[in-house]
Amino acid sequence: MRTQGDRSRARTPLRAETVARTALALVDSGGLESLTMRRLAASLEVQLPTLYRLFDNKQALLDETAETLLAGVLARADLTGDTWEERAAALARALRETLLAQRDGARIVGGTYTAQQATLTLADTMLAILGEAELPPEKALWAATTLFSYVLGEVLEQQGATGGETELLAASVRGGRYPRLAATPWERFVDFDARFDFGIRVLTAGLRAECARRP
Amino acid sequence: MRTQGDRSRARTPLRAETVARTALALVDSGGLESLTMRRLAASLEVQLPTLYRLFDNKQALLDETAETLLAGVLARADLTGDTWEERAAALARALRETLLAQRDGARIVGGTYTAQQATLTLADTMLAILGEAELPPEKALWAATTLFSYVLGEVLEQQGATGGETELLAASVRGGRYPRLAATPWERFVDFDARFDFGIRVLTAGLRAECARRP
DNA sequence: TCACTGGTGATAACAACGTTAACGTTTTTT
DNA sequence: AAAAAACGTTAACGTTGTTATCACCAGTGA
Repeated sequence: MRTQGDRSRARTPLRAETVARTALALVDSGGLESLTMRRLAASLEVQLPTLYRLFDNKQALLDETAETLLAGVLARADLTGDTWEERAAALARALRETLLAQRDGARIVGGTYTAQQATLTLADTMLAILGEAELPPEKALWAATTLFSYVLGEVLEQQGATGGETELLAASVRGGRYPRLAATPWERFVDFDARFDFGIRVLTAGLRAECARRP
Repeated sequence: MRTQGDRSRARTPLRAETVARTALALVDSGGLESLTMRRLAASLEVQLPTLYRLFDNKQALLDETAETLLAGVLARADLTGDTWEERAAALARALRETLLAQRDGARIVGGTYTAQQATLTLADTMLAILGEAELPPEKALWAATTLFSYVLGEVLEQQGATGGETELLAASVRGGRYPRLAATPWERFVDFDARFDFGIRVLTAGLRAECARRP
């Protein structure tokens, strides 16, 4: 007869970050809706209630998961640009790439409102960069959230646009109404990289103009 | 003994839009997680499977709900401004106000990827406005999605920031690390209206600069 | 007049989900 | 050595999205 301890003794204690990483892998393979506490426990070879010792509920688990994801942004960013415009753009780009590299990445971080290390470090870094522009502190803060909001919204839309739906959209556009939509070249609409470059260029140009408002 | 027909005969057929509006009311009172098919059916005084005759699944219901929500944007927008900058800003503001007026509004439309009437009409209208700037068509399209992505991201963050969590964030910021975050006046951070005005001003200024790039 | 057909709604059930209570076992602390 | 804390397990509860099956009604063609 085998007691319970035989299995638990052999395993090193489960850490929250391990759980978060496994959760990310699970989302990567099956999408966010496939992330259930049961599957996560099975993937960790652990019983279900063990997860509830580490996290109060699923939302807390998702918060930690978002945090783990965002922790990779700074490592990805090359902040050696000469001007603050280049460096702000580089950080925004790193955030985008991090979100894109993880399936449903934007939904994961968009659905949580974390005040944890990685999030705050990211904001602080952007503030440091924007501080070099001569914006007053409150405007620098607004500029940072503007950039982040834009990146999140853009990636959210890109990751939501799975193949089948864009075809349906293309068909609707060709359908007669929406003349201006139909007049624009379709393949450019789904060129998300070019779109993002455009958006970042617009935002940095706008910020530069804002700097000049009150010198 | 009462038969089933006694009730069904007395009621006018259930329409999809009625369901969507009731869903919005339900979300308004209890948040998005409180929107369940059972509660929705009960709120409509209808049995559960009736909903599945109108919608293939819950996602389809959410798509229709998002569509219904977005249908109100154009009615809210005052597009009589003189310049294209004013009118684009007015449309962006109307979108924001519509999303803010509905609890979890940003999550509703952000979680769906609809190619339906209201969404496309909105995009087409923005394109018509931006067409007055002398942007080439592909840039006008990118500009429209940039504006919409920004608005969505911003409202998403605002609606995600419920009271208790901002206090937790404020405590973290005061905690020592994150010097630049701590240096900015806190009450301005949560002044979402001013933040949004700033963001729209930056975006329109950037778009104006983009117009000048190749005259 | 009648059987038929398509749309509408009801009853009941299924599998899967998040969450919790209660209980052992190991490890650390006193 | 005793007490307490930390960790993991078994079992279950109430809800959720979804479906199969059946009952009723209105309109159609013979």
